[in-house]
Amino acid sequence: MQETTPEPQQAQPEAGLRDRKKEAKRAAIIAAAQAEFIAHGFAEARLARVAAQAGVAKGTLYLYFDSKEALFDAVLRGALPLIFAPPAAPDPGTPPQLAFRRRLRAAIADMQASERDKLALIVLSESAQFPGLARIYLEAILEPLFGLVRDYARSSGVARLEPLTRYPQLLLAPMLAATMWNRLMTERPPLDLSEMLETHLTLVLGPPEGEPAGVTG
Amino acid sequence: MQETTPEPQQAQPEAGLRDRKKEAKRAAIIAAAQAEFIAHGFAEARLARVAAQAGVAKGTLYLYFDSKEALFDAVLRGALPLIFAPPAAPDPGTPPQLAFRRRLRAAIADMQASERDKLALIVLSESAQFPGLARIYLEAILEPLFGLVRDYARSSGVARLEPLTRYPQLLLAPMLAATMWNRLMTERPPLDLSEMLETHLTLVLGPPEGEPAGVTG
Amino acid sequence: MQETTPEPQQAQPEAGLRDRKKEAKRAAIIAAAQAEFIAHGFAEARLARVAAQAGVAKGTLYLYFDSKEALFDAVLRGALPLIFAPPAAPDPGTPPQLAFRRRLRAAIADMQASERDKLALIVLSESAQFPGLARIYLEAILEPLFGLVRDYARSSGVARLEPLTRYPQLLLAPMLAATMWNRLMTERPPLDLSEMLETHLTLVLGPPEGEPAGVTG
Amino acid sequence: MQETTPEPQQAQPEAGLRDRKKEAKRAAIIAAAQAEFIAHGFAEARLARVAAQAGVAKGTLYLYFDSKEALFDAVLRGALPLIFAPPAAPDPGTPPQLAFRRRLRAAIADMQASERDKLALIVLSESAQFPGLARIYLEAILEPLFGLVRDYARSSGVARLEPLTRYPQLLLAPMLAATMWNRLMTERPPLDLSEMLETHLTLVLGPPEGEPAGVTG
DNA sequence: GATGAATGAGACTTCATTCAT
DNA sequence: TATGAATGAAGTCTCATTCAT
Repeated sequence: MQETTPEPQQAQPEAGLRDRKKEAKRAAIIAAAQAEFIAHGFAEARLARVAAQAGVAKGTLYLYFDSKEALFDAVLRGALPLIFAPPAAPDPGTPPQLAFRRRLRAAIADMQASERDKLALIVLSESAQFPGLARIYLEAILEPLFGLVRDYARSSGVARLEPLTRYPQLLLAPMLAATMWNRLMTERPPLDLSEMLETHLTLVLGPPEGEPAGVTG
Repeated sequence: MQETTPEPQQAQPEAGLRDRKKEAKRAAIIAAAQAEFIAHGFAEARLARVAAQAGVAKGTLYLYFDSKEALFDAVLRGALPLIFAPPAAPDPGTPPQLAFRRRLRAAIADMQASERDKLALIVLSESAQFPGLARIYLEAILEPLFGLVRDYARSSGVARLEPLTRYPQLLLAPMLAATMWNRLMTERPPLDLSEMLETHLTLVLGPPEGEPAGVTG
Repeated sequence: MQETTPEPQQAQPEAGLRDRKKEAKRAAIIAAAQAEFIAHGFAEARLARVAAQAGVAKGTLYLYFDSKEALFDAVLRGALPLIFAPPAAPDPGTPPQLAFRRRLRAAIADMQASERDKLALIVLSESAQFPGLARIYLEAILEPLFGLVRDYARSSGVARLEPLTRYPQLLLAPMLAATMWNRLMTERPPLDLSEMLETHLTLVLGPPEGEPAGVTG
Repeated sequence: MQETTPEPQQAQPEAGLRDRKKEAKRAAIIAAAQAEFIAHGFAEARLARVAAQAGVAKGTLYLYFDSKEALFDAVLRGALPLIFAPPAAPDPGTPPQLAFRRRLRAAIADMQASERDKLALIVLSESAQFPGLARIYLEAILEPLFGLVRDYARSSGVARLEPLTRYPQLLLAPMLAATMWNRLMTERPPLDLSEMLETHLTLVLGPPEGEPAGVTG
C-alpha cells in the first residue's frame, strides 16, 4: 500500500506541497538505505543508521515502508527505471559497429554513474535470501544489454561472432568482473572500466571502425 | 590460538589416534560450515545448523574455533591450499597455446569440482564485512590464474594479445560471470562453463591449434 | 477537562450549531470507539481504526479525549445513563410477581438491545487494568437490578426466596453466563436469553402467576 | 516441538537429573506466566516480568516456548488436566442428590483451590484474540460440569428439573458470577462461593436430603 | 573434551501521542 | 478546528557466546 507512489498532480500546485515534502523524505530514506545496504548488506544493515542518515526517527521509516525487506525491495526497484531510459538515437549514418560500441559505452557509463553496479553486487550477495527479486532484478539489468549484444552479433554478419548470440555474457562479463574487482581491491588503483571495455571490444570485435583512433571515452 | 594446527606427533600412536579424531571432527565442522555459508551467506548462517550438521553440540564449536568469524575464516582458508596444487607438467612437445588452454581448463574444472567457485562468490558477498580477508582470498585464487594468462600473452608473441598482460581479467571474467549466473538463475538450465570457456578462448585467441577439432573437454 | 460537556448555549443559534456539530462528532467517535473496544478489547483496540471509522483524523481524537483511557472511560460512561431510565410504571392492578418479571424482562431486553451487555464483559475483561472504573461501572449496571430482586424477595413474603435478599446475584447470574456464553461460543447457535430467563425464573420462583401461559416475551 | 512434554523415564534415575531441572524451570516459567496473565491479561503481560519472576533470563523463555502466545497457550492447557482428575467414587449407598451435590461441591472447591477460576476469566478476556483456544478451553472446563448437571436432572425424575437438561448453565452460572464478582469487587468482603452454591442448590433442587442440616462445606 | 541450557545485548517493529501546517 | 506526518519509548524475539555439569 505504501509502495504505490502517489500520482503526481501537476494541476494542483498547492496539493503538491505536502506531497513534495513526503516524496523528498521518501527519497532521502531510500538514498540512506541504499548507502547502508551497499555498505553492509541486507542482514547487517541497521535501520537505526538508515533513519539517522535520512534525518528521521526510526518509526518514520514505517510510514513509508512496511518492513526492512520492503525497504530493500524499494531500493532495488528504485534503480530499475534507469535501465529503461531510451538511449539517444544514433546518427543515421553511423557505422553499425560504432553505433553498437557507443551504446555499450553509454550503458556502462550510466551504470557506473548511478550506483547500479554496486546494487547488482548486493543482489548477488542476497540472492540466497531473495531469490525471486534477484532474478527479476538481474533480468531487468542484464537482459536489455544481452539484447544489444545479440542483435549486433546477428546483424554484423561476421561469422566468428556467432557464438555471442548464444553467450552474450561473454562480451559483458569483463564489466562485471571489473566492477567486482574495484569493489574488492580498494587498496589498488581501480581498473579503468572504459579502457577495459574498449580493450575487450577490440580484442573480440577487432579495432574500431569509422572512428578516429584513440578517441574512446 | 585454536587456529594453529597441532603438529602431528607420529611417535605417540595413542596421542595420534586422539589427534586424528580431533582432526576428523574439525574437518566435519568445517565441511558443515562451508555448506552453511554457501547456502545462506555469513550473516544468515546459523551455528546451530552447523553444529547439527557436523553432529556436535553447539558449545563444541567453540573448542575448535573462537568465533563465527574464525570459523568463516577457517572455511575460506581450508579451500586455499587446493589452488597451490602444482599442475601436472605438460608434455614437452605440446604447442604453447594448447598447453595454456589445458591448464586453464584444468583450473576451471578443479574450481568447479571443489566448491571454491561458490566460496569465491561468498567472499564477494561478504567483502563489506571482511575486506582484508576477501582481498587475501581473491588474490590467492585469482593471481595464480592471472599469472598463467600473463605468461601466455607475453610468450605467445601475438601482438593483439598484448592487452591481456595488462588486463588478464578479460580472459577469466566469463568464468566468474557464468558462476554468478548459475548461482542466481537457478530456474534456468545452467550455463556450461566448459563450453563457454572454449567459446571465449576461441573468440579471443583464435581456433585451437594442434588439437583434434571438437575435442575440448 | 475535555470531559466536561459544554453547557448548551441556546441563546446563540450560531454557537449552538457549532456545538451540535461538535457533539455529533464526539458521538461518532464514541460510537466508533465502542465498536472497536467491543471487537478487540482495550489493549488491542487501535485508535487509528477508531479515527477511520469515525471519519476523523487520528489527531482529532485528542481534541475530544485526552487519551485512549479517557476514550474508554467515555465509552463506558456513555452507556451508563441508559440504566437509570425510569421503567414504565406498572399498572396498579398487576400482581407483584408478574410486575417483577416484567421489569426484569424489560431490563434484560434493554441491556441486549443496547450493547451494554457486551460492554459489561469488556469491563470484566479489563478489570485488571482499570479496577476502579470497573467497580463503578458494574455497580451502576448491577446494583439497580439487585435492588429489584431484593425488593421483590422481601415483599413477596415467600420464605424460600429469603436467600435472594442476601444473594440477589443468584437470580441474575444466568444472564451474565448466557451473555458470556454467546460471546465465546460464536460457532454454536446462541442461547436465547429471554427463554433462558423465563426458565430460570420459573425454576426459582415457580410458574408465572396472573399471566396467560406461553406468553413470555 | 518444545511443547511436547518429555515422557517421564522413571527407570533411569540418572537421566532424569537434568530433565528434572528443566521440568522444574518449565514449571516455574508457567507459574510466573500464569500469575502475570492473571494480573494483566495477555496484551499487557510483560515477558520481562515473567522472566524475572521465574528467575531466568528473557531469552530462556524461548527455550521452552516459541512465543508469548505459545506460553499463554501452555498456561491455559496446564490447567486443563486437573479437570479430568477422576472424582472420588461416591459411596454406593449415598442418595443421588447428595452424591450430585458432593461432586459439584468438590468441583467448585477444586476450581477455587487451583487458579482455574481466574484462568476462565482470562479466557473470556482474550476470547477476541484467541477464539479457537477459548472454545476448547471452555468446553474442557464446562462441558464435564454440564454433563454432571444433565445426568442428574435426567435421572432424578423430578419434572420441574427437566429444563436443566436444556440449560445446564442455569445451575452453574452463579459460580461464574460469584467468581467474577469476587475478582472485581476486591474492596468488599468476598462472596462465599460454598455457601452461595448451597443456597442456589437448595433454591433450585430443594433442601438437601440425607445429610445433616448445616453441614454443607 | 563435550554438552546444551542459559544468557543478554541488540535487532525490528508498533502505536499512543504530539505538533507544525 | 482539523489534519496526518512524525516521534520514540518500549515490546517481542534472535542467536552468538558462555559455563556448570
